[in-house]
Amino acid sequence: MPREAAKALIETCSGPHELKFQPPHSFTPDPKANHEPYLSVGKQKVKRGLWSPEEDEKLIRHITTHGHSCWSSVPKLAGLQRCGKSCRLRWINYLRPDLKRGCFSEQEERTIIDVHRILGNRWAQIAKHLPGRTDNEVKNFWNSCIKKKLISQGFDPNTHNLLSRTHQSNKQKPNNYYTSSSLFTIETSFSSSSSSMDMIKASLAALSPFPHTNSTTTAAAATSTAITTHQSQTNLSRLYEFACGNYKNRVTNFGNSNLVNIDYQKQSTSTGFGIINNENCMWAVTGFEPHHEFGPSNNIIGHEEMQREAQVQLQEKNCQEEVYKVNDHEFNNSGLIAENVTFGDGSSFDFEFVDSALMPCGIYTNINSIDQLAWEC
DNA sequence: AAGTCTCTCAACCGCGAATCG
DNA sequence: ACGATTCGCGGTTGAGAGACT
Repeated sequence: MPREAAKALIETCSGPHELKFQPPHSFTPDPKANHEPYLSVGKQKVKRGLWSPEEDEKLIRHITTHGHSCWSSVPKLAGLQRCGKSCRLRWINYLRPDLKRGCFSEQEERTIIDVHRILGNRWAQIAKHLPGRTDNEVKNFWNSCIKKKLISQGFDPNTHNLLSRTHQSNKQKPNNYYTSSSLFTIETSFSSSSSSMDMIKASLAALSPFPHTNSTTTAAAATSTAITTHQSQTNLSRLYEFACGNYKNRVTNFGNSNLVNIDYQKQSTSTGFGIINNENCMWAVTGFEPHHEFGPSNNIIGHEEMQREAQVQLQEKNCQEEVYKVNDHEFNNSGLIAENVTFGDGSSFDFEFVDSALMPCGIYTNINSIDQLAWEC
C-alpha cells in the first residue's frame, strides 16, 4: 500500500538516508490505456494519467524531505513530469501517510450522512470530520454507496427528506412517511459572548439527528450549561462547533424532540431565546415534545395530525402574548419568527438556512431497518 | 468463453477564493 | 487597485475489475 510505504519512507527519512521505498503497488502500464499520457504545457510536456510507483517514490521522497511550500515548484524539484496540481492531488488523496484506507465503518457512514444533511456536498468539510479520509474518498463513497442506500430506503439523498410516493420506486418505502420538508424550523440568530457561544456549541451538540426510541432520553436538562447529549454525539459536536464558525449552517432533526436547550437566563446581557417553527409553532408551546402532547406515549404522530393540532393551538394562542416555560426557560409565542439574541461581544451565530435541513424524523443512520422508524401511529 | 454492463475510485477539469507582486 | 499566480474544492471522467448474460 502506498500509504504504508509512505509511512515507512517517512520513518526512514529523518535525514538524507538511503531510500527504502518499496513500490507501493504493482503498476503494469496498459498499452491500451493513456493513449495520450503527455500533455504539452508550454514547452514542457506534462504527464497525465495514473501514477507509477517510481513517480510516487519521487514525490514522497521530495515532500518528506523538503515539504511542499509551493506545489507548482514541486514537480521540477522532485524530478517529475507532472503539473503541481497533479502532485498535490496525488499527495493529498493517496500518498499522505496519515490516510486511512479500507472500508468505511458504520460510524463513519453515519457521520457522513449526518454531516451531509447539514452541509450538503461540501466534501472537504465533511472529510474533516473523518480523520484519515479525503474529500475525494468521501465523495466517491457517497456517490457509489450511501446515495443508493438512501434512495433504496425512500429518501432523497440531496435533501434527506422522504421521497414522495411517485419517486419511490420499490417496496422498501416506509409505511408512514411524510412528503413535507420538515416539521420544525428554527430561524433564530444569535449573537453572543464567547461563554454563550460555548453553551450554544455545546447545546447544538445535544441535537441528535438520530431517531430515539426512548422519549425520556430526549429532553435536555436545564442546567446552567443546559446540555443533554444523546448517543454518539462526538462527531456532531465537532460538526456544530464548525456550525458555530464561519459558515451558515443548518440544524436538523428537531422532529424527534431532540432539543436545543440553552440557559440564556444565566447571561446577564441576554435578551431572549427564540425558537420558532413556521408552520406548527409547537415546540414553544408544548415543551418541545409534540408526540407527548398529541400522540400516544412513545409514538410519534403523523405530520398532518401534528399540523392540525398545531393550527388549533396556534389559533387559540394567536392573539395572545404568552410566555411559556420549558425546562425552566421562558419562551413567548411572538418568537415564531426569527428572534435575535444579543450578547456582549457582537459575535454571531447564524441559523439562517436551517429550514431545508430539518428532518421530519431521524432516519437511516443508527437504525437497522426502516421499520424502526417511529412513524407508525 | 466472450461480450456487455455496472460499479468503484483515481485522476482530471474548471471555477472561485486567496495570496502575491 | 489590479492582474497574475496559486490553492482548494466540487463535479466529472474514464480505466479497470467484477458481475452478469
